[in-house]
Amino acid sequence: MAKVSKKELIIEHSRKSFSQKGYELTCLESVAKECGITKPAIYYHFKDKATLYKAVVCPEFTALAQKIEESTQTGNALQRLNAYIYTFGNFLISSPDFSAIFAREISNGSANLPDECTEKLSRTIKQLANILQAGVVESLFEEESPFLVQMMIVTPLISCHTAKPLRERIANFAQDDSIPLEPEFENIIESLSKKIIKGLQC
Amino acid sequence: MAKVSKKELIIEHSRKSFSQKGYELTCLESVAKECGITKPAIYYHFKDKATLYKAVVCPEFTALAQKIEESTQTGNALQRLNAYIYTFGNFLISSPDFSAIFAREISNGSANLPDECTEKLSRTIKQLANILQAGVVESLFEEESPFLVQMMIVTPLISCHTAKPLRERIANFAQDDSIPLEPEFENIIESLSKKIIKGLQC
DNA sequence: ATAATTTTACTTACCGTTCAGTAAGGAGAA
DNA sequence: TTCTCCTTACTGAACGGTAAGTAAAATTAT
Repeated sequence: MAKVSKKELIIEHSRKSFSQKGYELTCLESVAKECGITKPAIYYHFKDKATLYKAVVCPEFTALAQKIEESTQTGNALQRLNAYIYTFGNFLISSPDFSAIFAREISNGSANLPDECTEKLSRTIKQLANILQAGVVESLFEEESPFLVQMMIVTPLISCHTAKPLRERIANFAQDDSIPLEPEFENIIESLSKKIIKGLQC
Repeated sequence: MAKVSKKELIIEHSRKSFSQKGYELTCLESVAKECGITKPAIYYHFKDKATLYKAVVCPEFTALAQKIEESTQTGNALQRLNAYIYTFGNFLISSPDFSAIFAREISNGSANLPDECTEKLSRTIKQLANILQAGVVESLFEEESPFLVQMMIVTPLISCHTAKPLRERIANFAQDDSIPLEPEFENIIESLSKKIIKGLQC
């Protein structure tokens, strides 16, 4: 059978909507329609909109934190930082709705983000701080604020996804020659990782 | 007298609201109240909400594009890129509502952004592409997509402002020691500029 | 100079729609 | 018969936008 339960179906469709339209503009009646049910059916499974949102985002942040912690245990600081960046980048590839959701929360004052998710984020920041500290001890890195490094990693990668429509509109104003081509996301991860690591090195 | 006209007053208050709450959550009745007038008075001065938004954002993007073009004319590619980053950073300081507005547009598919603004953005991208190209010719920089470099500059700087509430929530989970301090924004511009330029150099 | 008219810059009162959330009931399984 | 999982039908509030009217200032006519 491998049948997806209605509850899972609601989560999947609402994740898509939260990602594309954001929390406020996500209309539960539309989500219900896409699931082939009616709105009160959603309220049978979830207390309210905020609870549904929580059910959507918490697993994502949990998975992210876990993958990052797993992949950045071994190696020297350089290898671990590289792993950190690649793991984050690959997570964005494997969870296509996550970029937009995270981006909105960042530009939002994290207004809708449950505490459980900020706790997961704090774990990844701690891990990054740990890596950077190790790098300083190993005389590989100059000292730098983990928050800034986190921003340098996270926001360009996320924006490469979310800003695609904006880039396309911008490209329309360029005449033929001056248009830079859309880079592949895998290449972006590689480029970004190289540049950040180079920028941090002593 | 130096009296601000009602129209200017509406623009100022709505800019604040668009920045803090975003386009959708900005309620024109609230804006009117803050201006000491009623909602239809806004409609006397502006056709609709979208037109008011346009009146708010266009001058900002215009000023940004102009400042960047002015400040990046002279010097070698290295100095010009440095000027690009500093000018952008300082613009964010001088226009405190701009970060949040821009961040929302990026994570939004630029859904509300008028064409006039994307045209201004395309000018800054062209300027950046020009600088990077000059750097390649001067054998200072490795070749890199202007879009990626733009993202590496713009999004961390913007997020340093918009993600402040999120950072504070994250910091609450850290126990004493592992909390990195909030860096000063001026220092962030300097750090980021150094790292990006270092990362790009041959 | 002044009376008549028009324009500016609003107000009060309202409409229509959207949307989160609820009350109550019903079909099928256990 | 009772519990699960829904449906139909609804409420209430928020909000974008409009219709109609008005007081004061500016403009024009006499």
